[in-house]
Amino acid sequence: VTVQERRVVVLVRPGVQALDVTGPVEVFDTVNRLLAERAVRYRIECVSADAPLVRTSSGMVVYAGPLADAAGPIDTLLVTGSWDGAERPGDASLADWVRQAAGRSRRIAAVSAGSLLLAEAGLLDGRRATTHWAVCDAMARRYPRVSVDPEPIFVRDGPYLTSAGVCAGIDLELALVEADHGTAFALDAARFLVVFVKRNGGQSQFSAVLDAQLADRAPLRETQEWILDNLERPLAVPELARRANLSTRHFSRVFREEVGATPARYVERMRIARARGLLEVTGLPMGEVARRCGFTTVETFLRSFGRVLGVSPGEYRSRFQGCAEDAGAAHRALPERSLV
DNA sequence: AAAAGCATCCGCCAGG
DNA sequence: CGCCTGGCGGATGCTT
Repeated sequence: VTVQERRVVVLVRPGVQALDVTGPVEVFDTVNRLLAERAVRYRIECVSADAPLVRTSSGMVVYAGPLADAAGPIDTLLVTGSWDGAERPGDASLADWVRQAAGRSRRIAAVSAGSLLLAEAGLLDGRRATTHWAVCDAMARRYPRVSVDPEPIFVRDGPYLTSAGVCAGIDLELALVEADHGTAFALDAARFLVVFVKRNGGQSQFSAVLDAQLADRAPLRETQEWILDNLERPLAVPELARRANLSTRHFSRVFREEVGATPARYVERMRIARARGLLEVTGLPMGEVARRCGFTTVETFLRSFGRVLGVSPGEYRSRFQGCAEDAGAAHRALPERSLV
């Protein structure tokens, strides 16, 4: 049997979060092991302008080859994010290298702040993309030709895939695996990885947002908590404003400033968060899940879920359910009042 | 599946 | 004056 190798080149930059590198690499490595009997393997190569040793944000060191090692055709080019690079304009010569390497890659993926380097290279002009929520605004401002969408956990536009954060990066790799080997296999790999994913903060994208989203002003925070306690109710914006004793206009304005999301968006996110929890730890029918989270119909639930997370509820459930030994992580992701 | 209907959001202006 | 607040109307995007 001839084994076909798919070459995955991972660009590592100093200051990267180690998980941005190890997460995706582990996904491909896991797939290799699960695919032992199959005809396709991933060959993973880490390269860096700072080879051979690259210091990550935590101080852990990654061993990488020089950029020159990545010559020749590439199957998947994976650009990891550096927080240092996210703060100032990208390195021009590195952007040049990325543009050139992208030219001989079948597809190009970026994890969290790695999107900014793709944007710097001009590869995302006129395309949709996402990045880590903390640098979304900066990215949109600096690269106005890129349509930055902070909502989905990952975005695919042509050969370019960008993801929102570490965990979302893993989801993104799974999407690549799905494209290569089919949905059923991707789900197998996901199930295999689930414990790993969750132990490393599988829901961190969400809880980080939650943490960041607690308002300073007491009346607003109370409204937020009330929302969490009453997710199954309609929760229209004017009603929320009335509860906070503010005019609708003023409520929306202050809420957006304090919380970082518009009221309706916030409610939607909280509903999805609860739905995720229910999908992970219960076998409730979709209609019931929808109802308990305040969605009037299953269709609204389905659309909203897909819009925010990029997967259907059913698919999400099959990925994450049955990981009972880590039910605690799922529970932690629930926006229960005790959390706040 | 498309179109009408609805909620939300935001720029704008006005009053305190 | 600068700041906070409230209401209006249109654009957008989602629901039915």
